[in-house]
Amino acid sequence: MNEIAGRRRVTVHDVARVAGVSLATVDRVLNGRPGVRAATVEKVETAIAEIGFHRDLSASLLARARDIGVTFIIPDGSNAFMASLAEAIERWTAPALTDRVHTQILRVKALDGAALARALDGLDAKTCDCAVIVAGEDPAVLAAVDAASRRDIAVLTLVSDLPGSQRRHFIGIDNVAAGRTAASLLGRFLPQGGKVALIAGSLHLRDHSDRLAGFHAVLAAEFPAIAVVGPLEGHDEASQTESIVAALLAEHPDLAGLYNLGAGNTGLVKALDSSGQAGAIRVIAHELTAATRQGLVGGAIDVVLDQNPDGEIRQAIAAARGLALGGNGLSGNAPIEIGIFLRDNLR
Amino acid sequence: MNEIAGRRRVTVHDVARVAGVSLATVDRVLNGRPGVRAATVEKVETAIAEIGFHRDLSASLLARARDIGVTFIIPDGSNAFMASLAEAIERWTAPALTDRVHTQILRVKALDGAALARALDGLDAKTCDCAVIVAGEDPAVLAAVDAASRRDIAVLTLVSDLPGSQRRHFIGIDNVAAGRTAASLLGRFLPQGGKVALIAGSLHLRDHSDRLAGFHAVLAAEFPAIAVVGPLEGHDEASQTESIVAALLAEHPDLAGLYNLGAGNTGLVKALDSSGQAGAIRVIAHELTAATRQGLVGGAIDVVLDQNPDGEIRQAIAAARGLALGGNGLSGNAPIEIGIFLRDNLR
DNA sequence: CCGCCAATGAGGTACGTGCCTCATGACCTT
DNA sequence: AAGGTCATGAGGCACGTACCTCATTGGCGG
Repeated sequence: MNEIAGRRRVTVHDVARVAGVSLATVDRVLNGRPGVRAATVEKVETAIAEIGFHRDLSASLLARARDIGVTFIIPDGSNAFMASLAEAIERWTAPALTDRVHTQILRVKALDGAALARALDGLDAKTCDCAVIVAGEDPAVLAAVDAASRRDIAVLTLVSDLPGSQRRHFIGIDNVAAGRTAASLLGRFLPQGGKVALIAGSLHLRDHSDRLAGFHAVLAAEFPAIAVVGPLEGHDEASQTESIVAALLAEHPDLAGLYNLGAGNTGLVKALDSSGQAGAIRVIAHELTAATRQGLVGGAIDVVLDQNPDGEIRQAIAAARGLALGGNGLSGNAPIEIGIFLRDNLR
Repeated sequence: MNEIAGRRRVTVHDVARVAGVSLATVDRVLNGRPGVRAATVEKVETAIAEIGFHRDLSASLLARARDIGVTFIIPDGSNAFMASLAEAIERWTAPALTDRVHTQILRVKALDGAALARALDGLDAKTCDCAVIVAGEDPAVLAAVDAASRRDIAVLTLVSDLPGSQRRHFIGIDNVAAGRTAASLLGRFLPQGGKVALIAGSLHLRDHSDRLAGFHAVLAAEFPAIAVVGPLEGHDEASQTESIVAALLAEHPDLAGLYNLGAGNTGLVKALDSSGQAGAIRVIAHELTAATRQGLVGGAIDVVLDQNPDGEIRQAIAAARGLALGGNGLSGNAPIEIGIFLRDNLR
């Protein structure tokens, strides 16, 4: 009888009865269909609030007889973090988890706004209710996001936000806080002060510049004894990062710390290991990947700050589901936490 | 027509057709009902695997016409972490989130095994499918867990495990890793070595002793220059912890670090603040609560290791749902991560 | 007063699974 | 061979919502 402790579930029938209207009208109001006077809408909404009606998600999904289509558009290339994002999507797409949600992954050339825009334009609202994109700030992308919105495809931004667009939500970490945390840790690691080098992918990437800003702010306020070298740009490339780090170590034999706020960590670890300085310098990097794991275990890297791709994907799917069902997609979105990993709490 | 890209959903009807049996038999196999020959079970399972059938969760929940009842039994008292657990339960019980899951919270006297056992014994399988408990190791509790299992109430342990019982899963962090992480951070904070004091709630609590073991292991292996004072037991009480810390600070004016692996952080912060040493000593504590937040912001505490109560509750609900639906409840359970918080990444 | 249109009611089917009853065989026991 | 048990089939109703068609009402302008 669908009850717990003797209380029957509140259904649309109850709403109709209390509001003094027919089932059809309740249905029209609930699903935003036209042809209902404002006064009647009011009556129904009052009744809903009064008896505490909540749409039964299971029944709703069943009746729609249609899956929710979510398309992830992820940058392609050698970036290990993006690969781990894609893996997280696979992982959270196990049938038992994504109830009636059907996911699809598109890989497009990294940092190529036009390609991303084309991919967005190619989405068909019939098979795709929601697009999740990782995008840099680019006018073409912005226009494509707004066009998709007009076609009734909800867009979410992942990792890096696109303010000013019609994107429904941003899912990612607070990169300013990440930079602050790196500075706070390095400051405590070097109580005597010293020289710390900074490496970024590109300062045109919003997440990188945010991290840099946070780092500088904490250093200036709390750890004046620490001097900064850089930032140098490694363009998220392993080989470039490697030569930059090698040059840094050669030029500054007294280097006490290093913060790589971008990618290219394979090169970072390689340069540290071959310099023989690994372990003597406190090193912080971003994103838990094969390279940074190896760095942690081997002692070249002290701390890794992580975005928690699994959490991001889970939230993206939950938000997509919420949006497709007519909600605002915000329910239950604890903000993504910055993961902090040492060798000792590697998962 | 319930399709995406032209592919119809695979239903029980398809399974029956492919297996060459009736719907009723498929149903018996799917729901583990008796009266089916092993050979027939085999046929059905082969068909399921062959055509990739997955039970439609929405339809299943709907057809059961019954909510899933989950009862949380949480220790009562002044422990702030337990209070935050209870809050997390409320938070994740918003109607839109817990689809067809009905939660209930029972508070019982902390560290009172008999009271917990009574609460468990009082659960009725008609309204409760799953119990989630925070328990110490106690024979009475163990017996009550097994009895509940026999009444078809699945039991999950939260925060602290109960090995040897019929509990279906443990949801919580790896406390040995937490202790290792604390040692690893303190070691890096004190490159010159020094004296570090340890405070525990009670060494009879499994989570506390696990943390202690991890801490000692890393210190011995990697930071021999650090000397340990304690552990002293504060019994998770603010007042006791306060006097212990005050005594420590008085007796060891050269104290360089402090790790409280239990509760009672209100006392810890108070003692540090009134000693005038706050900020000069590197301090690590557990659980993000009002007291530890204040410690972080004020500078008395450097790092807080956190269990992430929201994540634990979410997983507990997901697991309960999975169990009630006949699965093993394990799907999608990324292990709970140890949250690491500084002043700079406070959420 | 007639006809038009917007607003609403009435009632049905569908979604996929759970669970129930009843009937029908096949096989076993004595 | 009769009676019993066990495995299976056949069919139907229920869950709560979505969406459809068709009828009915009331108010309006001409």
